[in-house]
Amino acid sequence: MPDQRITLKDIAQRVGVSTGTVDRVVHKRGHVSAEIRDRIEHAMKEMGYAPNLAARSLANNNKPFRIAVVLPDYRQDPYWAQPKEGVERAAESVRHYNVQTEFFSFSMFQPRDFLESVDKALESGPGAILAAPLFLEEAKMLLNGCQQQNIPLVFINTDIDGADILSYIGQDSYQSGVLAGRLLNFGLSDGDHAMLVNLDKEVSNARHLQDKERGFKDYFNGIDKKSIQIHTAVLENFDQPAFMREWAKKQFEQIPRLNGFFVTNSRAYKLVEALDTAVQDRVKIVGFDLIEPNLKLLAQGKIRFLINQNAWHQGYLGILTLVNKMLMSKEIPRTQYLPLDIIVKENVEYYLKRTLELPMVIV
Amino acid sequence: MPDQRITLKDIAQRVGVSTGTVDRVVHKRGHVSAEIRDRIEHAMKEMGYAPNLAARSLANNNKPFRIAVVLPDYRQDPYWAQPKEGVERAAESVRHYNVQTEFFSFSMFQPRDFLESVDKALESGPGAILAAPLFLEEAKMLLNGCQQQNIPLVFINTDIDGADILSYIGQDSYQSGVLAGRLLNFGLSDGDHAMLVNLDKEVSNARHLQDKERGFKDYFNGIDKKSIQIHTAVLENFDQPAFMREWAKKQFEQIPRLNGFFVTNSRAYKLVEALDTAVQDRVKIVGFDLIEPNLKLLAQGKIRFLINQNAWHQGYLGILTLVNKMLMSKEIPRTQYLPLDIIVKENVEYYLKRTLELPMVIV
DNA sequence: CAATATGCCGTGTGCGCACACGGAAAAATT
DNA sequence: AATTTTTCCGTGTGCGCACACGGCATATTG
Repeated sequence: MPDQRITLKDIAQRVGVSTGTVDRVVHKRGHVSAEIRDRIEHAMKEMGYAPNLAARSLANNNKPFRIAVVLPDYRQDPYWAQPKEGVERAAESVRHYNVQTEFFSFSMFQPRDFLESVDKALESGPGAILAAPLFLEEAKMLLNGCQQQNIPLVFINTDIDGADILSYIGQDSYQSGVLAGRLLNFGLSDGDHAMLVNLDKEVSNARHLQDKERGFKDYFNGIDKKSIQIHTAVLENFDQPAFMREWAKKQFEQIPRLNGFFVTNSRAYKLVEALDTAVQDRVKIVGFDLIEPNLKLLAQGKIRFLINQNAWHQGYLGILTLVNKMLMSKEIPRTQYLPLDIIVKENVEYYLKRTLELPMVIV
Repeated sequence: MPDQRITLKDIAQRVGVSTGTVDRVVHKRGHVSAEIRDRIEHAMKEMGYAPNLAARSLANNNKPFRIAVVLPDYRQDPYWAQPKEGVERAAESVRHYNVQTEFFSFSMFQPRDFLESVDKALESGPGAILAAPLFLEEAKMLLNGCQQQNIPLVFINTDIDGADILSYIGQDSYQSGVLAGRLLNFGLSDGDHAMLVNLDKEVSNARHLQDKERGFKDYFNGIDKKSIQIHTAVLENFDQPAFMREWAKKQFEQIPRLNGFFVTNSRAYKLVEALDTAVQDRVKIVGFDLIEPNLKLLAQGKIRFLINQNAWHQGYLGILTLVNKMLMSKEIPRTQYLPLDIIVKENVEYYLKRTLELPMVIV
């Protein structure tokens, strides 16, 4: 690998113009004659010019790049602390590019609160917005606002079909359902029953759930060796322990061979809390996400598998994506799926550490 | 987050000296009186100074940073193509910092060839070395050479106890054995037999194998529900199909209930090739690494689990580690364990894609 | 034809840092 | 006491790029 590193000056000398002219071509600012423009573009290709991003950022960093981050309040649900931390870590990584982040949190069960945060975020005049559009209808306001002000927008966690955004970062919900099916199936025997449990309020964007459910059922339809019967439950009152215990009790009465649960979000621990100790050790539970209460139960064997939704990385990648686009002029894919990590007791440790000492390195 | 971005100048003004003096303190170049040094250090802490890495790299990049990469020849074993690609990707990422890489490959079964590559690498006068020290004795020559020339050294894949290197990047072999035990156990029934298969030449550093074997057996000793009997096989002639088939045939004759295999490296596909089609579908195989022949068998269900050793990331992180240390003056931990990814048919796709569009962005 | 407008291009400065150079003051030597 | 050495510190330049500014042509207008 020879020391290439072609600079603006090299191009300028080759073509016989000044660096300023080459710069105008690079940034498409016009005011360059067609002939010279062509010659410069040709020379850039031929010599393989690539801008020195360090120099570019240096020359640019008088003007800050402010990113508004619209996420649910993490005090309501530990899940949302993860993308927040990822955002903060990424922001620290790119601090020298004068990237600033401002959080606008909202109550995850109140669409109107989301709208308010969106308004505040838009009014703050940001250079870009990173958001988790939990509510479909309200998110359209966000989309419109960004389109009008020509602000790049990145979604994490939840995508909206056909939305004109820079990128969606998250997971393939359908496939995570399939995977959950596969994992649960390991522990079940022929004739067992399994239940998909949705612990969420109805206001939330139901798209996730539908996809996961479809994937989950498709998996069990696809296997022919065993016969597992699938049930579904939607519980909005997951925050009421008494109600939950009562509900659980009834399920086992009605379905004696109910041996497996798939909790479609990060609240698997709420389900465990609703079960008797003996039952906790017997039933097989597959859930999502490495949050504290889940981790404890995973270590105790009361949760068999956790699928890591990589919420931390969603936040991290979200910021990096915007930086790469706006400061580094990189092309960004419309959809960036994160891996579906399978977490068991034996490998959990390495996933937790990973977020501490992540790489870095620009571009 | 206010626009902090403390610069050398800020510190200098605060203390009442010039930027040159502050610079001397930052780089510990001496020639500064004790009193002023203290005041500067104090001011740096108080104001939270952090060097602007873009500017630093700009000011530095007249001198290239050359990294010698000593890895086995990937044409001998597809596994080694992965770290190579990771290295190349990372090198591309940090091209603007004038980082250059040079490969010195060696035959993975010939210690003398390794030594030759080490010599060539050292003679090339590199700024740092990244190596996979497959051979314990010969690696000591590398260690000595680096120590004498004061060249930072990073190991991937294989660690050497007590070696004075900058960092080891790889996996926890013991824990990967434990994990393999857990995964294999999913598919086995009480009374089944399982076999740990080592498909490698004896010259290789045996440390990996020992740790994996210990972890694997520890797992099965730790469970009390089932009784699974463990066997061990070491096969150096894994490249001779006839021999392998013969060997396999004999095993099933002697151990009728041999239903599970743990292949301790990336050559699980070699084992599958040695089995009859009917047997291929019946036995449970756990192996390592997302290389082409394994992936095909995973899709066909002939390999149940692959543990991803993250070979690609080992190369990638290796380069980044050296850049972070030498160009960014970052602290580097002595050991950097990568996650033990559990790969099944349903999530493999996302791990393959990940290497294409990895983040970026430095520090 | 003078005056003005417009298109096209070069020049200069600064971003934050590394480092070579040189100068002033203090210390050591003759 | 005059010199030499040593210690300590400030100054200046350049890394590659972005961009404001101004200058020189040519085109347009009255």
